[in-house]
Amino acid sequence: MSPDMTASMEDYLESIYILNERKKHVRVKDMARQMNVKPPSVIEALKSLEKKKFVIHEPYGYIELTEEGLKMAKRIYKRHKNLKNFLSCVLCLDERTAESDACRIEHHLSKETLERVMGFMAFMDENQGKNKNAAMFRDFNVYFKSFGNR
Amino acid sequence: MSPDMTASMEDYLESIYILNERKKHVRVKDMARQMNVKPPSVIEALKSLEKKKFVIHEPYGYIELTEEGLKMAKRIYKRHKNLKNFLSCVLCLDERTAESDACRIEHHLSKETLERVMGFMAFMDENQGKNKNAAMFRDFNVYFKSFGNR
DNA sequence: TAAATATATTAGGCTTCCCTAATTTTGTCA
DNA sequence: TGACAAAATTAGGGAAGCCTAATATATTTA
Repeated sequence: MSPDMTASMEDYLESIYILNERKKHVRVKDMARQMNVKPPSVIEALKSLEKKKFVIHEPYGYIELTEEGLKMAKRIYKRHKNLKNFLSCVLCLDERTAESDACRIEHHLSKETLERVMGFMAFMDENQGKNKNAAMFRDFNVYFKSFGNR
Repeated sequence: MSPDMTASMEDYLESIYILNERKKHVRVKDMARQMNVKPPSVIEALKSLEKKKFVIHEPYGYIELTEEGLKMAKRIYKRHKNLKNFLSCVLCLDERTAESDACRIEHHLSKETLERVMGFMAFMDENQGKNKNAAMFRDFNVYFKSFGNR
């Protein structure tokens, strides 16, 4: 994504974005809970994100995304969503598994592959209404179910 | 996989296995080249793998897998291969991209998802001969190509 | 408003995984 | 076989990410 954004920093950034959707203000405590880390780890991450100009955070205050940070976070979030949908759609995974797996691999896919995933989802959308490919997915589903889905 | 196998250690183990297929003897130098790291990193990894009883390596000697190590390496390798095939098959990725992406995400997928990937590949194998689903994949391919494949 | 509680921050430490530079061992060949 | 080259190893260090314990600030409440 950005040259010097690590997987971990992407996660922290995404977490701010997601929390912002739900609550008016984002706090260290919230991020810590969501990311499953302790507050000092959040502080450390925030410092790094501030240095990169993605986040504004005055000591003891709320956490905000800069314009750049928001743009980046949206891209990361979209990527995440697409990946999750792809997994749950193609592999018939339940929501929870698709979610957590998407979370772990989203940072590690090439631009190329991500484009294909997006393309695949677009393809699915375009063709779902027309009921094309329905037979194939029915077959997949039956097959998956047969060896222990859910 | 194994509780205390990191992604990195899995890669080192896999690399020994792959090199063993090609050459009679595996050396530090070979691993370093293949893994794109410097020799001291290999040495360090080998020590860790020895402690886990996956590798036997007497100083300045060749590198060998234990029985356990071989079992583990085979599992890792199979997982890798399946993932690679899945990516290249479903997303119509070229070999190189499928290979390197598989490499990066193989450590991060849940048991559940890996089972599905394996299942998907089995499904494909079973149905390829019967020429089921052919229309769907043709469609995918056309679609992918249309927005800039290769 | 003062004490108690909650939250945030700092300090310092640990592990993993990589590195460079220096040293040791092994292998080669004149 | 002795010198040189190649390979392996050790020593030591750095970045990333996490942690706990201690401290500072903010918020709540009696």
